[in-house]
Formats: sequence, structure tokens, C-alpha cells
Amino acid sequence: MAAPVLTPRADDFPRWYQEVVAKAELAENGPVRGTMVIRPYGYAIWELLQAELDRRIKAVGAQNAYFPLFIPEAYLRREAEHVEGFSPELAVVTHGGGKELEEPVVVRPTSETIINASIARWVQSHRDLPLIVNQWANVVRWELRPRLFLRTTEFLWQEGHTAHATEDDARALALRVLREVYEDTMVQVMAVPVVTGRKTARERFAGATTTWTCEGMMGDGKALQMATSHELGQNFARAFDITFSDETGSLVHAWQTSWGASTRLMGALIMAHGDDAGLRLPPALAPVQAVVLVARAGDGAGEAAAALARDLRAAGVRAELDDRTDTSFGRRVVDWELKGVPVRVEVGPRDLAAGQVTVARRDTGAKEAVPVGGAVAAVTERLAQVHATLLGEAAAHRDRATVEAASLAEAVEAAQDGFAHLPAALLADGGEQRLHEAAVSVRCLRTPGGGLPPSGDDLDGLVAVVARAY
RNA sequence: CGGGGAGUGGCGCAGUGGUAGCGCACCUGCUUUGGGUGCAGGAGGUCGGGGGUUCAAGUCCCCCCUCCCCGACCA
Repeated sequence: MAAPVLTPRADDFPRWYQEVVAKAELAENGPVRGTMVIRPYGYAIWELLQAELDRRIKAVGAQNAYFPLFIPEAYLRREAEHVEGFSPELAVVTHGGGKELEEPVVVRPTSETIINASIARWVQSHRDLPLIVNQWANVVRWELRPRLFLRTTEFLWQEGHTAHATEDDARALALRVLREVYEDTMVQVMAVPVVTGRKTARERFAGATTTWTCEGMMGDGKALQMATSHELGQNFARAFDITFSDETGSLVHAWQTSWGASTRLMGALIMAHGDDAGLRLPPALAPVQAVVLVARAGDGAGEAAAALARDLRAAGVRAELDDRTDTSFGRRVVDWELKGVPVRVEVGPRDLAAGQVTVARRDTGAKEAVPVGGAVAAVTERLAQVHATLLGEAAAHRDRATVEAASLAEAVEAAQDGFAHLPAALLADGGEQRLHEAAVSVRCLRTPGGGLPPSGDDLDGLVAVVARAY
């Protein structure tokens, strides 16, 4: 056995993460601090994830649109909490065309303001509602401590923005997106179980009345906020004068939501499933679902492998042929393992002589000999199992690393390597601040049964999920 | 912004005043190929920038720049 390919996850998790990102050729740093080059393999994963999210976003009634990158600084200032929340991380353009601008423009950190300026024009009547738009875009939030995918100054995301006639309609949509877009994608596509709940006032989006979140547990027990869905009340409607005539003819402000998920999800994928050999991708997000490896040239191995790759593609599998027999077998195996390819088929003279091929699973590491004629079926069968295995492992890990805490001190202790459930009443009177000082935060609030609490700020009878977070 | 480090080949690093090196990666050839093969040869450097000391500076002194790590905010 040769030297380890990666720093073992248990030895130094952050270092392991960086090495996976580099060696699986997912991304690298850009020349400006905090910027990120997403490499072709990483981008291919993102495109698959994007397609899954986009389909679900449209299924809740959204239409895609595009709004400008540059926002007048004055727009940000219209909503007091919003500008206060985002000011520290704004990139501001002061010069254009060789001259100083009369009014500086902000590079969008999020698009509530500029989109709502349009929505104000588009919405006149209750018949125009609900209005549901989504955009895929890059946004910029100046980051002091960047980490590839998890926290970069520029990142890619989708942001949905809606206007409704009533508070109930807005709330229902915010929650529908949380469940049917985000949670469903995370569980069914990414194979990452999530904890859903309401953010505390402290963690709430700047300008929102209620923020809902999906929180995942990573391999080191830390939490990652994977998506948020906000009820905006009438805050932005008042700031941007979004009014409509209701059925009775009176002019009233619309109720709104916004919601987003970003390239940070790539980080979740890596940290939730990766192991000491590298990435482990769920089949739905694997650019290459099965690689057919010519183990060793000769005796028709190349031809048999090429034929199998063709058959797999015909069967709807994203399959690739690796016939680089001038590179050693071991190196190629290591490369595909780093990249997280779910199923590997090894074809060599020795296999063929026995009328078989070797099928290896990335998730369990299991290797089996199967007859040549049954290879396609064997691969599709295993692909169907990988997702459930990854999801099951992640859920088991989360459950093992989640404990019930009866005091702030117990919660801090438990949050060192997992999640703690804490009676939310203990957050009052500076309790949440004390958690914060111990580098621990409230990820979300839930009912004792794990359900979603009502909107608003009430803590009564709720359970706080507490953890260290990315 | 406060504290602590580091800038030497693509990446990671060594080099206490005297001919700029090592590992990985890269190129060529042979060898090997069923879990990161081995051997031989080769290409690649304004040692962050400027100034100073010295016969001689990657190394010592001064100034500047940049980056990284730890603390307060964040999808």
C-alpha cells in the first residue's frame, strides 16, 4: 500500500477538505482573495444540482428572469435593517468609464432591492398575484475569511422573490419552497439529511420577519446552513411601494418572500459524504456515474470495455471509458475514487478469460465479479443502491452525534462535535449571546416533535438545535 | 481593525555571508500496467519590490507590498 492520497479526515478535517477540492479538480482560488475558479468537473456537478433545483423551483410556479449586477446604492438604503445587515460586506463601484461616478453603484450582495423595484411596477392588481420570479446569478459579499465553496467573496446561487396578496399566502409559499424545493433536493438528490426549522431573531436575514432554514451535519459534526427561505412581511413592499388594489378596491401592500441556495451546497456534498479516499457522489449528481476501466491491455480487454461503456450509455447511464493503459492501474483507480464516481467496472484479460468483469462500489468499497452479459444490469442495480447508502450513513452519523442538553454548558459541550437539542427558553436573557461567545450558534428552532414552529419570535415550548457552524 | 507568522521553479518546502537545492507534478526513453511501478535523462528561478552594509547577500540592516493563521460579521 502506497502513501495515503489525502490527509486522513480524522487527522485534520479542514486540510482534508482543501485537498479533496484540489485533487478531485473541483475548484481553485482566483487571483483576487476570496474569488473562486470552479473547474470543469466541479462545474459539471453544479450543473446537475442546478437542474434539479431549477425543476423544483418551476414546479412551485416560478418563472426565471434576470436582473442587473449593479444596484444603485440608494436602493440598499431604503430598507433600514437590510442595509445595516449588508453594509460591511458590500463591494462598491466608484469609477466607470474613467470618471468618478456621481452615485456609486453596489455589486449585488442579494437582489431584493432591485427586483422589488421592478415588482412594484409589475404589480397593480390582486389579479397580478402571486408573482413568483427566480434568478440564477452571481453575487458578491466581501469576505474576510474565505473558504472554497463554503464562503467565497463571489458565489453562484438562485434567489427567488415573490409577492402575495396575504400574509398566509406568502407564508405558505416560503414553507412550500423550504420543503418541496430545498429539503427535497437535499434528501432525494444530494442524499444529505437536513434539520429544518426557524432561525432566531439574531440569525434572521436582514429585512425578513421570519427565516426558515435547512441545516445539514457535516462529517466533523459541524452544521452547514444549506438553504434559507424568508418571510419578508411587508417590509420591502413598504420600502419599494409595492401596492395593489384588492377585491374591495382598496390599495394595500403586498406580502413577500425570498429564498436562496448557493454553490455552498458543493461544500455540503463534499463534507457530508467524502471519506479518506476522496469524494463520494450520489448518482444523481455524478457527472460520471460509472467508469469502465481497462485494467490491463490485451486479449480483447479494450474492445470489451468500450462495448460495455457503449451499452451503459445506451441504458441511460453517464458512463466513461478509461483505456489509458499507459498509466498504471492503481493510479487510475485512485483518480476515479478521488472524483467520487459511484460505480467502477474493471475489465481485464483475467476477467474476460473467466467470462466476467469486476464491479466496484465507491460508497461501500465492495468489489464483485459479475458475468459480462449481466454487467449493465449489475451497474444500474448498484447505482440505485448508492444513494440510499449515502443517505443512510449520513443520517446515522447525524443521529449518533445529536444529544439532548439541559443547560447552556451542556449544549456547548455537546456542540464540540455534533448537534445539541436545548430548551429554547434558555436562549432568553443573554443565553444565546453566551452560546455565541463559546463559538456555538443556534442553527434553528423546532417543536419538540421536530416540526416547524409558528412564524415570529416566540420561543415558548420550542427546542433549539445548537452547533458549531461553517 | 488587534495579535502571530510567511514570501525561493506549477504545488509543497530546505537552504546562518561564498557555484540556488529537494519532494511531487511536467517532458523524453526504456520498464511496468489487476490498488499512486522502477530506472535513466531533461526542461523550468528577476529567491515579493526598493534601498543599504560587504570583496561577496536568498541569507545581515531599513522601508514598502502581498499573502496566510488566530479573534469581532457572514449564503
